[in-house]
Amino acid sequence: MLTQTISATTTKVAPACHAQTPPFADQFSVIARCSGVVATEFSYKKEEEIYGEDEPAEYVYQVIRGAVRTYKLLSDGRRQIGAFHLPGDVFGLDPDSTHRLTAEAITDTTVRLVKRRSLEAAAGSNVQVAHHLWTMTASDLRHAEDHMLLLGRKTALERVATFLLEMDRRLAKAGMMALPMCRRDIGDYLGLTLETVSRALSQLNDQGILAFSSARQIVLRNRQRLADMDA
Amino acid sequence: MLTQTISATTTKVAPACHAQTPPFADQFSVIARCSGVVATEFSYKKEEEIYGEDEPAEYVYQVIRGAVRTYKLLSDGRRQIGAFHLPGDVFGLDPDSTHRLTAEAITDTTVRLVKRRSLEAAAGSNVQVAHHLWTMTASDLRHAEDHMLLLGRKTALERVATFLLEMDRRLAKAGMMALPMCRRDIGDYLGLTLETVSRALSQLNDQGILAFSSARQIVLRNRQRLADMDA
DNA sequence: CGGTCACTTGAGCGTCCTCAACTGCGGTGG
DNA sequence: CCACCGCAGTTGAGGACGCTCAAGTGACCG
Repeated sequence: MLTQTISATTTKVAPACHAQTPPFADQFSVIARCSGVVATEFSYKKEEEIYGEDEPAEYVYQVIRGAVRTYKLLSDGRRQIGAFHLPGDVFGLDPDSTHRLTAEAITDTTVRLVKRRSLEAAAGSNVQVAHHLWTMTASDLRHAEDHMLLLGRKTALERVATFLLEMDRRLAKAGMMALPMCRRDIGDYLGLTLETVSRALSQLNDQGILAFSSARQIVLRNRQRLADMDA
Repeated sequence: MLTQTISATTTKVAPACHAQTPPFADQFSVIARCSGVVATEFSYKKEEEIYGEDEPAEYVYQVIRGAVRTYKLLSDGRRQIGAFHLPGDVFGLDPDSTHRLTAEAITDTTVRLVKRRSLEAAAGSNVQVAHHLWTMTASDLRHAEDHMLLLGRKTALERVATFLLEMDRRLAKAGMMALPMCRRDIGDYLGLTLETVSRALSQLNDQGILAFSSARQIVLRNRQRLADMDA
């Protein structure tokens, strides 16, 4: 029961070193600058795998544009998405030598990447870089802790409400959010089926809490009521 | 619907500086030694709170003996335990200035503790300490990622099987494990009710996969079948 | 314009939850 | 020393929430 078909073609844009720096004045940039590590750009097509579970962790990535999902699978194909990574987000950061989740591009995606070993070397001589690495991992941990509460204890409606508020915060532009992921992805993130996600969204639409301009273009009409039902 | 009654008395053993070093040749000891930070011992009674969610994170702890649960609550009292901390485990490590979960002693518990600020100061001048801090946080993150898969996608029986294997690995002595926590704690860790946990354990007992010498004293009779049902 | 795929909606079902009763063990006090 | 009490754990019956299976709709793309 594989939940995603992987595109057979792994066409990749030619790495462009010294690419113009995108407008992210973030930790990744800071680290890259501090450490003198050169960041390379790279692109992945929709549905393309970026790295697999248990593969050697050679690079650390930052999303420039597009969206990435990281997930774990059970032997029978049940999938749990741990996080969605949107422009600006760093992923693949792992002090272990192997990745613990699979990463795939949800849409056509461009990333910046640096060698993990370069980063660790930089951390070995620059405590600021080391601190940044720790902070970023801790930030992932905080998200995971919140998500465990959601997965273990929230109802379907509460989960979807939480999801909408998270996505609103992270990718809303002009009061509107354009979800890059399908209903199945949302379900696999929230520990639900795609049908349950769809029903919850329809219910919120019926209640006037949100409005669709298309299935993935959503406007939140009442964030307060959404926050209330988030428990 | 509070799931735990907190003992009103907060009797604490007088802090004993320069206490004899327990036999943990672990990261915590290494760090304490590297950084020259003095570790203090402290004891908590059964059910006593060690720190609360959103309290300032003043200390980092290591369990010497006993057991600790860390959890989050929803407004109506639903609880998600993120982890159980057993002798040797470090908890409360958080680069944020406040704790994100509540920590409580499950049984009478003794911990070593160091000031978080001392640790961070040490990390600022010693890259090995900084690396250790990162590694420990990453280890918590790995556990959380595995647990998200459990909470989002595993059946009740699979969750209990996973739990038993985890506890067997972490606290089995002479083929027997003595669980410090009650069925409700297990349920709140696995995203189940205490009744469902009890039924799953009874079923595994009926199938001869485990045996009870008392409700919390369990012998695993067939780890392979347990691992198989863990999915 | 036809086909495919994402999404929606409905009906029926199953797993786990809720509520309840009962059991057994451990601690305490008469 | 034993009876009693309280709490943890077990077990049962019934119900609800979310899943499964299925059909239908609509949008996008070739």
